Amino acid sequence: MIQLDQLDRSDDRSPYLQIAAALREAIKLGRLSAGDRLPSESELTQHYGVARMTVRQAINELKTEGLVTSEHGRGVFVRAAPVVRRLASERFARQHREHGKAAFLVEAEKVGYAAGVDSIRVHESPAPADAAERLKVETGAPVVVRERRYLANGEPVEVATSYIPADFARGTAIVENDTGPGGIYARLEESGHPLDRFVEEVAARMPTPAERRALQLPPGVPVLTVMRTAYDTAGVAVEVCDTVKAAYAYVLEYDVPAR
Amino acid sequence: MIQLDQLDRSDDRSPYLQIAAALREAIKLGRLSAGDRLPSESELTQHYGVARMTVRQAINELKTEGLVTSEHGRGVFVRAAPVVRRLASERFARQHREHGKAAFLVEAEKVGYAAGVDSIRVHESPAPADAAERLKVETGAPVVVRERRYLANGEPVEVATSYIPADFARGTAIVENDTGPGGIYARLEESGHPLDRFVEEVAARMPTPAERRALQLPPGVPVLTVMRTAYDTAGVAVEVCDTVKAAYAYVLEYDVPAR
DNA sequence: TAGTGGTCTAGACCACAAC
DNA sequence: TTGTGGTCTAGACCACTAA
Repeated sequence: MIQLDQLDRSDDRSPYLQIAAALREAIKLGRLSAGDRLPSESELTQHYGVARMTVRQAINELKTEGLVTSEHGRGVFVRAAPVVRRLASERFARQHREHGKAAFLVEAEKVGYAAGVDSIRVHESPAPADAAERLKVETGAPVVVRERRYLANGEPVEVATSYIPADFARGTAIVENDTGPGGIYARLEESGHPLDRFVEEVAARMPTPAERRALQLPPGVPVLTVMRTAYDTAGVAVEVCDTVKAAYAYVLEYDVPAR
Repeated sequence: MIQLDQLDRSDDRSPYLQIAAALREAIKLGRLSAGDRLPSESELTQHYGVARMTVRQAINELKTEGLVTSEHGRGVFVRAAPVVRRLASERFARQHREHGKAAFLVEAEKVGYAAGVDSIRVHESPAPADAAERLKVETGAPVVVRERRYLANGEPVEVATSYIPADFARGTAIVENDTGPGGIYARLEESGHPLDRFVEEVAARMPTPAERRALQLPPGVPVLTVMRTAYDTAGVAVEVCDTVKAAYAYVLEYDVPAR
């Protein structure tokens, strides 16, 4: 077992915080590195002379910070430093669409990981309020809904739901499982909606239990949400895409003119 | 006490998850609304016929999701739905600088809250690696470091640290506590560095304990980080600003041209 | 002072993983 | 089978809040 100081009775922090700090320190100093197993709960209870619940509380702190992740029956492990993915603003450049590449694949190619998509569901249904507001249609107006999950190196990293007004989608490959080269945006441009700009609204929060499952997130790991609205050159909102990303896997990059 | 179902022995979820789900449901349905106190631990213990630790585990779930917040000696409360603040890309428009407004005040004015700044610390020191990389200077090169904390309606919502190469800052108000009208960017523009563009790198993670204190974050609440690099019209990086924002208080909005 | 949540103990049984 | 973490019990003492 790695070297850990004893509890300091004169320290005004409670034992569980001291234990958490000691383990955090060991990780930061590299005495425990990514993928390493922490000392087991019973080892820690013996070492510190405390009850098991006290040790568990300390470990829970580290889980909440996203530093470690526990695996039932195996142990508690230092979380791997994630390979972050930068999404430059150019990921939506028309040039890529013309070359038949969807945005997610453009990113994957640049950063060098195996990209995948699964759980594609396409259906027509009434627009939910948040999408309707951005599309400037009535809540409940018919929209084509496309749901899918993106994988990087086989791991789920993002779930996305697109809403396209039914008028713009009917009769195009947008209602098919496979939207063809260049994806939704290429089909919209072909059918009389050349794209002009996107507005992205970025926020972060803790995942819902359903999102935690879909993204296979350990507890205590936040998600980045991006609500993107696509406008054509006539200024009409033609698509809203609601994405939920595993925060550890993303850095979003934006260019802002100083004007 | 509000109406809550009993535990369902046939449910395959463990008791603490069932209790958490019941409380989450009560919040979602509005039987408990923002600011309301949850039933106390002892009430829940009696109602469900479980040990106190089981109830505490359920409440801990909700804290991790950011749904509730506990106050020692008072109770556990439904967290207020945050007043989100949208930061449009135009917040860095030169026009505002010319009118003497700093970016944070421009936002505040638009959304209508009382803005404030405190804990301003200004000093010159060696550039840390991440800032140096973006400023294209050697790690350890002299930079002026400005640290401050932003408040909205008296609550801390953001901590920011700016790094400006010492050559650009010396002899200007950038090294003063009060940078004057229009802030750092106005001073840079006056001293021969008209600004051209910013690059923002956005990510989310759990806060460090120090950040949790500075932003007065309850446990389980993530932060949004924005690393902004400012370039002048010559393409020179003139400032890097590292900000950590309480995630619940922000929605960042970006304009992305389709090109 | 009474009631609240924060921390802790010393056990127990269970499910899961690895040997 | 052994060791791991997951869940739970039935207590205890403490610090904080409000009446």
